[in-house]
Amino acid sequence: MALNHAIMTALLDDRLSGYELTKSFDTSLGFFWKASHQQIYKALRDLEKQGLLESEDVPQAGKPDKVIYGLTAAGREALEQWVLGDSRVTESKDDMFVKFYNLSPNNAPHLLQELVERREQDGMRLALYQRIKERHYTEPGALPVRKRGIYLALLAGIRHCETRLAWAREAEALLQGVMAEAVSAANS
Amino acid sequence: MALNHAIMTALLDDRLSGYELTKSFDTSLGFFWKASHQQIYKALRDLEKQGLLESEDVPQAGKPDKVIYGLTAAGREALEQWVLGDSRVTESKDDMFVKFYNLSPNNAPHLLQELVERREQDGMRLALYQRIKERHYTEPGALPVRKRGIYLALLAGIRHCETRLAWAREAEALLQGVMAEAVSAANS
DNA sequence: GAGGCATATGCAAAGAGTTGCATAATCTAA
DNA sequence: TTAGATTATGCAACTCTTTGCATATGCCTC
Repeated sequence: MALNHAIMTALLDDRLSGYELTKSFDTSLGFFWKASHQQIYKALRDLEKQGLLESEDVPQAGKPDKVIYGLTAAGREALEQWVLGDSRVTESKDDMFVKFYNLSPNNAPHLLQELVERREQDGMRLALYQRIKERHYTEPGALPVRKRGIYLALLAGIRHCETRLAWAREAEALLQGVMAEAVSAANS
Repeated sequence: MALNHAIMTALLDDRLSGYELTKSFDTSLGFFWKASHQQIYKALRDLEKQGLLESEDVPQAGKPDKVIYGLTAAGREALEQWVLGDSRVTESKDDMFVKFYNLSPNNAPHLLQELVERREQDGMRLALYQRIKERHYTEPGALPVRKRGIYLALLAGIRHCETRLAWAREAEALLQGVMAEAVSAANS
């Protein structure tokens, strides 16, 4: 299970609470691994039981107390070993592409609308990643080794968003063509 | 659950057996939805129980008999309705990208090897999709409407593969740099 | 001071997907 | 003729993920 390893990866540099991890899974690492807070809290408890994480209660003023977790030596070791093993890919599943196999003049307007929403989401994500890149990764060759790995992951995210945006523009044009044809066919 | 709808989509034009569906989920539709034969056979039985598919036993010579499934009128109707609803995205999960967050001179050779394997897989898939495109989708504007939707999905697959291949080349160069540095550091 | 929001954590059930195993017919090649 | 590949279907256990619900603190605003 890589959720555990994704969590440990997020804890490489920082000691974080479940809540903070949940938020970070919504942004940077989240492009490659999504998880709900229920999953994360459970995984944290499991990992602590296995001795790969250690926790500390942190009382807070003005907010509920929290529990922060950090990697143990055993955790770092386990993570290193995991990296050397085979990777598992769970291909993304996206209803929208399946829906395109069902394209008709009837559903084209709906698909166009979904496409516009996607484009907005991808655009925001791309902007976020580009901000991060410009702020922290302008000179990848000068970065410490591990940061260069993160840079590559970030770059993959950026390229992916760009590709989807370009595709969406083409798809929108084609859908508009389908709709225009349907209108002129109805008028003749 | 969109697996059901992906199966129904695959049955829009053809009546197929579970075995044939399993294979088709390995290729064209499979870029957007992966499923094991166990999942598919179960889904087929469920969909038939719901009256969305109908089945027919087909005795075969030289091979075991098979059961082929086709959409019922209710199935076509349900599929059309599904297309008009909201789409769900399950972002892809890929160990390899998480591993890049753990990059070190120690694991760089392993990641390089995984990268090469990926590049080969993506290359083969890209070649497959390009063959399909050239054979059936050379003039998208001239295609019937639904085929144009399939063309767009295919195009998304092609673009995606191309992007990953380009990224993999960059990533390989960077990893080789990391490894070269490690060697020269050890020699000094 | 009541309602809404952000912080912070958790349980339980249901749904989706993976993994391992099992069966059986037929064809092909050693 | 026996071993392995291909076609064809299925069960059961397990893991992973989603969804719905629950609780509690403390802030800010109306």
